[in-house]
Amino acid sequence: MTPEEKIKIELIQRFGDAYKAFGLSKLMGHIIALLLFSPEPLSLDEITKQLGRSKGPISQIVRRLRDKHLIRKVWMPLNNRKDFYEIEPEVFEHAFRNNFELIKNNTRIAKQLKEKVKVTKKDSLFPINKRMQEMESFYSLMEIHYDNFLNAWTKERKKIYK
Amino acid sequence: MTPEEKIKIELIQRFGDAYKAFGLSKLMGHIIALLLFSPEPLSLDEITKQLGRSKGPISQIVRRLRDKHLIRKVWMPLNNRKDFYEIEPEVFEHAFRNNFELIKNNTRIAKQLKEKVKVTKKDSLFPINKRMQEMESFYSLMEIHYDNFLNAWTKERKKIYK
DNA sequence: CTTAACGTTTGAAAATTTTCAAACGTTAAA
DNA sequence: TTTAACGTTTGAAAATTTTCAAACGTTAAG
Repeated sequence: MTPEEKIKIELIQRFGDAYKAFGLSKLMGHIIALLLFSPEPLSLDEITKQLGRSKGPISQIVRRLRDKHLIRKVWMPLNNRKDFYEIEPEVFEHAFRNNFELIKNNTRIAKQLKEKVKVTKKDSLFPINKRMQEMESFYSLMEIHYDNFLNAWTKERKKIYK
Repeated sequence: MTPEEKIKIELIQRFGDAYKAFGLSKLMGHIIALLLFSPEPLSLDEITKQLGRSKGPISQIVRRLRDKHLIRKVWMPLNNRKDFYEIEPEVFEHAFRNNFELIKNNTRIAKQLKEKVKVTKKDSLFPINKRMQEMESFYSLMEIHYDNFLNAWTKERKKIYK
């Protein structure tokens, strides 16, 4: 096995595990890793072959990755028939934004539950009201810092790819 | 159904879905929601009864929640035989810290892969090296902002629970 | 117009995860 | 010392998710 292949295999494995740890499909991580590694766009067939899976799952996961803006279709004038894919230039940022949506949902839960507690006007619900208050504060503050990070990253990225 | 019960049911459902969205067990979310709602600590039996599950899974998930520092055991002098549990006072922070660990792992992956690419000294691996560089910058910067958030939250929390 | 190369969809099979009931060991109460 | 109330472990069943092969519709090439 060449050093290149060794690196590729390891990248695929690590990304598979990382994606699983985040509650996503292992195969998602594998495809992302493969496309990150590959300097040129890959066709569905190529992905299928390199990962040793059949077309079904690859087709489905690729669509989900596209929905999440982690990969994108590339126009290949030479091979017109096939769909080619590459990593979205800002993969990491998009992955982060996907996670951000989950955080925002937590804020939403807290706000909604707090409101529902409020309209019941039951003193017995005071403890949970307090908790939802805390939860809302927590995730709202988190949203601010997430935004800060995205802004800081935009600047940092410009420096890297100046 | 009383308004209290309605709120409780909704809280349990929403937390179940949210936990699942984060790639965790739905039952975890249910237990967290139940304990968030309950003003007093609950015994394993009580949790079992209220969630309509058998003892097995509850016992296992409760241990995992304890490992993650999301709930804790309470000493109940009255009922010595049973184990009682309550929400960890800083649940949200601990949940965040658990997620933080995953982020740190991403930084680690980038650093390690970058190093492995470096020692091969292959020019063909330049593109992936560049990517791993970007990945490391991204997650390192993210760690800084995560720390910022935790510091800010500590202050904010003091204001709330002054 | 016909053929063949595609990607997608689909129903069943395989793998994984969740759940349960029962068995078990431990410990407080009797 | 015996009994019974616990929480944990375990093997099997149930549910869910992943995977595959085949069928399908679409479209470019011949």
